[in-house]
Amino acid sequence: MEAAEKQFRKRNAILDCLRQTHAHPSAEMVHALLQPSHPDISLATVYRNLAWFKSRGMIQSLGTVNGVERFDADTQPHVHFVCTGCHAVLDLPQVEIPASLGTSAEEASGCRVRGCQLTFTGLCGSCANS
Amino acid sequence: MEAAEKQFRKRNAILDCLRQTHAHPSAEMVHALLQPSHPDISLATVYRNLAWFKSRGMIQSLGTVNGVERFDADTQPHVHFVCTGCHAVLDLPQVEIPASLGTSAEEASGCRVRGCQLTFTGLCGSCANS
DNA sequence: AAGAAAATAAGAATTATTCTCATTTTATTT
DNA sequence: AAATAAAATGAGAATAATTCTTATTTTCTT
Repeated sequence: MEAAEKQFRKRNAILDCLRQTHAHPSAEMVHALLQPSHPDISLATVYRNLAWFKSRGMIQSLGTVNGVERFDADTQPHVHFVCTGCHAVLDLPQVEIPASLGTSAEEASGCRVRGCQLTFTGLCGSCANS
Repeated sequence: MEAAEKQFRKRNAILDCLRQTHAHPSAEMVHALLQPSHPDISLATVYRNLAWFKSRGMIQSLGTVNGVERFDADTQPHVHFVCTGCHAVLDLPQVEIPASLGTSAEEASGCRVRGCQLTFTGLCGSCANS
């Protein structure tokens, strides 16, 4: 195996895993998702690398849902829906965040706005029916 | 002292405290704020009652900032700014959330939308200058 | 006033996350 | 390619926010 292929094998597996799911997983969920293909990646390494990617702006944190931090490989501002029943997190790509809100926020606060999160909460389809 | 005045003295003190601050405090911050006037309120009681108020929709949680849950007595949807430097949370009453976003979210998700949070992040004035 | 129900204090228990350090892997230099 | 330096990892200990347990106190109902 070439050197280039070996570089950061585990780190890349973690980022790839996050990029390939739409579940907005927690560290534990990433670890579980990787288990079949990479059973040798420890939970500490998942935590460490998620923090590493986050500090470099390569992924974003959605904050905690039910006390657990959730991550998203999509760093573009976009809208989420969090189900308060099953704690699923969905993207709502159909909902657009008006650009005016950001500038409005900056003017209103006198602060330097770097990021924005718009999250709706409620019950998802299956939780509403049970 | 009349019975009416004694009812839920501690519980009410906790809600009043949250209503009288704009700091969007954590449980520990509420406990500290209450210390001078109510040194006999334990931290467990603060946690318990914040959860009690929250479960009844009397207050809302803003989620966690720097790993600590923050609370707000204002349950109306409104916009927040979170400073990533000092972890202060500010209201941005000047920024309006378009009502269309909520309906748009409900249509897009097929879910029952119950709440909405719009949060901007960045550096507050004093953190930007240091 | 007596009994039932609810709230509380204190600290133990829980749990997500971070940290430590010895080891392994990867990169750099010779 | 060998030697050395730097970075990453595993395993489990440590941390810290939050929740839980239980005995006690306070409040409510009768």
